[in-house]
Formats: sequence, C-alpha cells, structure tokens
Amino acid sequence: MSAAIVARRPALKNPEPLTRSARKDVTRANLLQAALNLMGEGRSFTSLGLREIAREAGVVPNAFYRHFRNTDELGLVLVEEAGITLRRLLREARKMDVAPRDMLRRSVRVYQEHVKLNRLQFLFISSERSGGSRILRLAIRNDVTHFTNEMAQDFRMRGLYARLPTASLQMVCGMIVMTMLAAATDILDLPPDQALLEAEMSENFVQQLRIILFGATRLNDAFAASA
Amino acid sequence: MSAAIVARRPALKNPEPLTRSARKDVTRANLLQAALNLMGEGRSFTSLGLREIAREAGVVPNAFYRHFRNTDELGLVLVEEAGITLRRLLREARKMDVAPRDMLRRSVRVYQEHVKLNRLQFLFISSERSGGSRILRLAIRNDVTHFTNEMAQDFRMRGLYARLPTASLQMVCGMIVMTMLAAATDILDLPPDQALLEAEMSENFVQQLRIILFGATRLNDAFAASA
DNA sequence: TTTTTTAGTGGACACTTGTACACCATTTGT
DNA sequence: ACAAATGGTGTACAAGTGTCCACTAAAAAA
Repeated sequence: MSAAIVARRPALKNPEPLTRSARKDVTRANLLQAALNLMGEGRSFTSLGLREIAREAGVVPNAFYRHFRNTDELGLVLVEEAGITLRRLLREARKMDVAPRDMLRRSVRVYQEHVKLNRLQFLFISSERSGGSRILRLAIRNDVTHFTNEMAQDFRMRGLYARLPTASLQMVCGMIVMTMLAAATDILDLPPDQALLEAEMSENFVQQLRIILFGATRLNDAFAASA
Repeated sequence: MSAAIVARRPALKNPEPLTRSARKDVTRANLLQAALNLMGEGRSFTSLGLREIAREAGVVPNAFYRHFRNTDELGLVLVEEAGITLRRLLREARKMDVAPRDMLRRSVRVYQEHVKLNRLQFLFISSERSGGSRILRLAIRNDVTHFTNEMAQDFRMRGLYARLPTASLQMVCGMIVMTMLAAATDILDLPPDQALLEAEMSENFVQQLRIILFGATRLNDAFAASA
C-alpha cells in the first residue's frame, strides 16, 4: 500500500458514442437479464441478493440503486415484461384462423414454442407465482387475471360459448390458463432433446384442454336450454 | 469480564420427568413448527435460515444440527408430514357415501375445512411446490403424484369412468388435483371472516370440478363407443 | 465556455449467516 | 457406582449482505 493511488482506469466507458440515458438503459437491461440468468442457473428469485445481481451484471453494488430501490422493484419490472410477452402470445393466437381442424393441437405447439423461447421469463413467473415476496405474488396474479380476461373477451368476439354468462366464461378461461401454467412448468423442467417425452407431454396437454372445452360446451348447452 | 464465570443456569431442563429421546423429539417438533410459524408470518421457506428457525424454536443455532443436517433436510420432513395429512384427507373422503346428491359440494366443503385446519402445511407445499429448492420441489411433486394415483385407484374401485384407460384416468385425476391446489392457494390468502367471498370462491371451485367431470364423462363415453 | 447533473466507483459500517470446536450436565447402559 | 453417550450451550470466525458517504468523470445544460 506504499506509493501513489493506483492509476484509475479511465472507466473505458465509450466503446460507442451512445447518449447517456441510452447507456443507462443498457446497464438497466443488464441488471434485469442478470437476475433472469441467475434464476436460469437454479436460483430462486426471492433468494437473490442485490449484490449478487449487480455482480452478475458486471457492475458495482451501489450502481444498482441508480435503477431500482431494491430487488423487489426489479422483480416488478420483470413481471411487467413477462406480461408484455404474454400479451404478444395472445396477439399471435388471435391471428389463427377460427376453428380449422387440429386447431387445438396447433395452439399447443405454438404455446410450447413460446415457452421454450422465453424460458427464463416463464421460469420466473411460475416460480414466483406462489413462492416468494408478497408484492411480486400479487403483481403476477394481477397479470394472470388480466390475461384470463382478455382470453375471455376473445372467446366472446368469436362467438364461442355465447350462452355462458360472463362469470362462467371467465371461470372457464381461468381453468385454461391454470392448465397452461401447469404445462409451462412441465415444459420448463423437461430435459432438452427428449422428443418422445415432449410429445407425450403435449398430447396430455391437448387432452386436458379438450376435457375443459367439453365441459364448457355442456355448460353452455345447459344455459341455452334454460333460456 | 472481571470476576468469576457467570453462574451457569442449571438449564432448567426437567419441568417434567421425560425420557431423553422424548425430549429430543419435543425440540425437533419445535424446530419443525418454528419453520411453519415463520412461513405463516409471510416468509418463504427457501429464505429461512438455520439460525432464524433455531431462534424461533427457542434454541441455540448449533442445536439444529442435532436434528437436521441443513434446512433442506428439515423441509423434507415437512413434506413428509404434509403427505401424511394429505393421505388422511383421502381416507376421510373414502368414507363418504358414494354419489348422494350434492356430494361434490359437500366434498368441497370438507376440503376447505381441511385446508383451513392445516393452513400452514398447505401454505408450505403450495409455496414450495414450484418455488424454491430443487430437492423440495421434487419431493413435493412426488407426493402430489402419489396422491393423484391413489385418487385414480379410488375412482377405479368405485367403478367411476370404468371405460377410461388408466393413463386417461390419471390425467383426469391430475386435473382435479391441480384444481384442488389452485383452490388451496385461494383459500389460504382469503381474508378471514369474509363469508361472502368464501362462498363465492367455493361455488367457483364446485363449478370447475363439475366441468372436469363433465369432460371426463364424455371422454368415458367416447371410449365406450369405440369398444 | 463554464456549470450542473448523474451513472458509476470505492471504501467502510453494522449486521446476519453457516459452521467449527471445546465444553457441560444429564440421561443411559453397564 | 461408574463410564459413555448425547442434547444443548457459548464463543469464535470467515464470508456475505444492504446501505451510507464521498468521490469522479463524462454528458448535458447554461
């Protein structure tokens, strides 16, 4: 510790001439991604520390505060982003033609692809949905409800189960979403490149949805008869 | 730090003349209960520390090691206990007469009571089912599968959905269990003494089960027709 | 130009955590 | 009666945590 202060690195900050706030957004994104990456390695979000995330993002712990007040706040942003992803999925689904043969099976395949593509996000939401911090749990539940409602609205627009009162329709959609989330966790901890297991699993998934839709049809008929 | 060693409390150990291993079991139970209690106060099991649990149990941290190697091992015991609770529920359900009117609604009520009675256990399993440590997750999943299989066997014995192949029957039971677990989390974070909300929720629950059973019936018929 | 803002740094703090070792006191087996 | 086993205690340590403060250098504003 003898001599002068060790030469301060010039902080090698400008590999490219980015505007300041643009670079801020970059490290912010790095922090978010760092949290997701850590979860991808088996850690649960709730157990992640501010320091840990900062380290993974290649940034000093204090820098964290320039972006989030605490880890929960970062989590909320992750929830929000996952919500956007979900809504994109719904938008894609809306583009599908109404009721061609094997539509169900096709939807399932699309969903599977979507989950595998956004693996970390789904890992995050299905792990924190009933696991960790109260605030996150509520936020996620909120998003899921939102998603459910939009799905119900889509059903209405397509004239599906037209006789069902809104409450019942929402309940049916709730079941579908529940099944989707359960399937997501199955997809997530499926060892990769196990085509056989995967096919088996998605066949199961299809059957489950079929059962729900059967039941919904019958419920719909019941309401039709009592009119 | 001047004078003599402070008088060692005689450790006030024998309020009652219990055998040694009996007393060991007591503190062991205290540790388990302590963990559950902490979860009851909003903490997630994964985030519990050995010291925290020991403190809550009124015991010095080191004493923990006399009972469990680490917190995960304690968690496994909790899973096991929850499994026993679940099987007790199933045994009660088996005693119910077959198919009297409103049997579904009655079962739901029994289940609700069961969840509220074993609140902390259910809180534990539904929170760790897809949240925290990998080992716990697997153990819980194992127990749930076991429960599902027993339910399927019960269905068989009662001759319900007799035409369904075993795989399909298990899938149906899987859906029922999934619905039960979802309902459990709803029951758990329902504010107490909200009879109206509770009634609404259980009505929803009944309807969901009804839908599944409708669907199962139709599936059963399909298999009957193709025979 | 000069001044102000601000994303990021570095060091320090009080605190908690898991674990190791030596120790005790009572129960247990002989 | 004596020795062994054992449930529980106390102290200590290295490592990790969240947060505070002072600082810097580059970008933005004046």
